[in-house]
Amino acid sequence: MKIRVKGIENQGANGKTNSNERSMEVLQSIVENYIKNSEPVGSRTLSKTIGFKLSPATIRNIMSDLAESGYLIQTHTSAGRVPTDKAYRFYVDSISKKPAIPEQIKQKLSPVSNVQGTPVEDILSKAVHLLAELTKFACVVSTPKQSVSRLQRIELIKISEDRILVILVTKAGVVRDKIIFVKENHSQEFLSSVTSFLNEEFKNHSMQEIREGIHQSIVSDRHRYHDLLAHAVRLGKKAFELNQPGEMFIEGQMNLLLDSHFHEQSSVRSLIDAFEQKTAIMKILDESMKNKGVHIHIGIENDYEHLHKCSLITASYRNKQNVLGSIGVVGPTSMDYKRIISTVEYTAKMLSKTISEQSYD
Amino acid sequence: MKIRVKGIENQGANGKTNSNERSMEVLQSIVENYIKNSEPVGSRTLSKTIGFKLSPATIRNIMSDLAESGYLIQTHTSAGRVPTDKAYRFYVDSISKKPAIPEQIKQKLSPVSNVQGTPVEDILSKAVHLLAELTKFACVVSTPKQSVSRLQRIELIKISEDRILVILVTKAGVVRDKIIFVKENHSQEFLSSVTSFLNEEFKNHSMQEIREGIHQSIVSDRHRYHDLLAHAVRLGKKAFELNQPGEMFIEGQMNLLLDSHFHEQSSVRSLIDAFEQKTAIMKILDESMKNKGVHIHIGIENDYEHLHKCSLITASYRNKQNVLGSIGVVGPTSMDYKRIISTVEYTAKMLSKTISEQSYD
DNA sequence: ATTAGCACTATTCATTAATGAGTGCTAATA
DNA sequence: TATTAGCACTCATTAATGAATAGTGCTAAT
Repeated sequence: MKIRVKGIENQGANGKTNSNERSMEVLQSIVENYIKNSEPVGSRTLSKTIGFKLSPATIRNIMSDLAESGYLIQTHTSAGRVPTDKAYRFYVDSISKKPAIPEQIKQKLSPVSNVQGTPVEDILSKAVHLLAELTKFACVVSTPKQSVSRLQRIELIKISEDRILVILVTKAGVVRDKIIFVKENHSQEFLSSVTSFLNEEFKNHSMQEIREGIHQSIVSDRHRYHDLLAHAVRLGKKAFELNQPGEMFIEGQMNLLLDSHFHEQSSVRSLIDAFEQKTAIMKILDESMKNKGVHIHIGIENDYEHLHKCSLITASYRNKQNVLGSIGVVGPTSMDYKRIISTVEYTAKMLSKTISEQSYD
Repeated sequence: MKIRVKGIENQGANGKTNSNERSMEVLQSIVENYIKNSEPVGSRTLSKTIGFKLSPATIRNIMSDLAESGYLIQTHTSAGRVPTDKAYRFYVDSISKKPAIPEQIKQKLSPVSNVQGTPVEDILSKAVHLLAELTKFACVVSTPKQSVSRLQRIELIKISEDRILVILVTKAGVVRDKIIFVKENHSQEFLSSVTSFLNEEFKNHSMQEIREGIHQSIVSDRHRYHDLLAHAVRLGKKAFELNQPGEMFIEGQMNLLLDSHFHEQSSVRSLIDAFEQKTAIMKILDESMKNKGVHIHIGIENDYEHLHKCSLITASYRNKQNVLGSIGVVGPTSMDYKRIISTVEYTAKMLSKTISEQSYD
C-alpha cells in the first residue's frame, strides 16, 4: 500500500515539504471558496479557480488526505467537501497580511470618533451599531468594567428625606448613578463633607481597591470614634456597592437569521438562546480583555454549546490607562475572516482613540 | 336573484338582526380558530368547533358573504379561509370582557415591582424582558419623555478644567447626565451658586417650560447686568439643551423569527428593517401616550409599510403626575389578542405602580 | 332558510425517473 | 514516481405523475 504524505500534519517528516505546501494552498483555496459561495467545493471547480495548475484528479487525492486528517468533511458521498472548524482554525492562523481597511469602511466608522461630550455608552452603542451594519452579522460590546476603572469623582446629592443620589465618574469618563436609601435624614452640608472626604481618600483608586479599602476601614476601628468619618465610610460602602454585572449591547441579531447557515429551526433556537443567556458571550468578551489584539473563537472551540455553529471575533478597547471592555462580531463559522477581523480591529482602534480623548488621565 | 343579508355591514337594515348576529359569531369563531391553529379554516371544521349547530353548507354561505365584504380571503380556490386585517379589527373591537390575568403571569411579572432604588431604565428593561418572555413576541418600551417630566434637582459638578458634569433628576426618578464643555474655568463654588439658582428657579417645572423659560431669560435683559445670573442662565441653557431623541428598549426580536407567519425571506427583511429604523415603532409608542388604555394597531393600519404584517399592542405607563412613556408588543396580525392585550395592560399597570412609588411627588 | 349531495379545484404527498455534480479507483503517461 | 485521464458508481436534486385530501360552489330537496 502506498503511503501518502498526509499534507500539513507531518510537515518536514520527509525532505520534500513541497507536497505539503501545496496541500496547504489547496486547503486555503477550499476555505476561501466555501466562504465565498457557501457551497460544498468539488475538485473540478477548484481546479479552475486555484492559482496553479492541477488536474481534478490530483486535487481529489489531496482532498482525500485532507478529509482523512479532519480538515474536510462530505455531507454525502457524492458531494463536494466542506471545511471543518479545524480547517477554519488553520486558515485563520495562516493569514499573514491583513487586508487594508477600505476607505469606505473608514468613512462609515468615522461617526464614532466624531463626538464631544457624548456619554461613553452612546459611543459604544454607535460603534456596535455601525459594526453590525458593516459586517451584516450580530455584534456585541461590553461596557467598561467597573472594577478596574479608577475614580475621578464621587458626588452625593440629597434627593429627598431618605434618598441620596450617588454619582460616580470614572477616569474613563463613565458616569454611573444610583439612588441609595438611608434611615437618617442627613443634611446636604453633611453630605458635602462626606463627599469631600471620599473624594480625597479615593480619587484615582480603582473601584476594586476602593471597595476593599472601605471594607478595611469598617473592620479597623480607625474611624470608630469619629462620627463624620464613620458615617462617610458607611455611606461610601453603600455607594460603591453597586457591583453591576457588566452590561452588554447587542445589535444586528436578526442579521444572522438571514444567513443561510442558520436556516434550520434548531439553529435559530440555539441563537435565540445564546443571545438571551448573555452570560456565554459576556464571558468571551471578558476573556478577550486579558490579551491584546484580535481574538478568534471558531465554532466548536466555544465552550457554550449553542455557539458551536458560530465564530466570534473580538477585540478589546481601552483608554490610555486601562483595558475597558471589548467589542466583537458573532457570525457563522464560514464568515469572511479576513474582512471581519480587520473590521473589528479597526473599530476597536477607533473606539479606543475616541474614549481615550474623553478620559481624564 | 336572491338578495342576501351581508352580515355585520348592514346591521339593522331589516328587522331581523338574527342572521347578522350569527355572521358575527361565525367570524369570531373563524378568527379564533385561525389564531389558534394558524391554518385556513374551512366550513367543515368550523361547523364542529362552533358553539351552535350549523351545517357546513350554511357556514359556507355565510363565509362567502363575509369574504365578499372583505373579512376573509382565500389563499387559493379550494382552501379554507383566512381572516383579513379588517376581520381582526372587527374581532378586537368586539372583545367585551377581558380575561382575568392568570396567576402565573402575575407571578412572572412580580419582579417588576420588587425593586428599590433601581434606576428607572433598569425597571423598564426588566419589564420589557419579562413581557417578551411571556408573550413570545418582540416587545418595546420607550424611556420617559424628557420634555414632560418635571425637575426634581439639577447639579453641576466640575470634572476638569473645561468640563462640567450636569446631572438632572426628574420627579419621575429618572437621572440623566451629560458633560458640557465650557471655555471659562469656573470654580466649584461658583458652580454651586449657579446650581442653587437653577434649582430654586426651576424646580417642579417641566423640561419644556424650563427650556422656554431660559430662552426668555436670555432674550429679556432682566439678568443682563448681573454676572452670576447671566452665567447661570448661559450654563443652564447648555445643561437643559440635551433634547435626547428618546430611547427605546427592544427585547425578543428573534422570537418573531420563530413564528411561522414570518418565515418568508421578504417578511424577515421587513422585520429587520422595522427594528433597525426605530422611528416607526417609536412614533406608535409616542402616539400611544396621548390617550389612556390599550392601543391596537393591526397590520395594514400601520403607516409604516414594513409593519404591515404586524400588529402592535401598546399601553402607556405613568407616575402619579404624568404619562411617561409606553410599552408594547409587536407580533403577527394573527396573535392571540385577548391574551396579549390583557398582558400588556397588566404590565403597564405594574410599571406605573412601581415607578409612581419611586417618584418624588 | 337550511341542508344534503355532487361536481370541481387545488394542494399535498409519495413514487418514479432523469440529470448532474462529484467521488474513488485503476491504468496510462510524463 | 507523481500526475492525469477515464470510467463506474453514488447520491442529491429536479421534474413529472398520480392518488389522496380538504375544501368550495351550485343545485335541488327539505
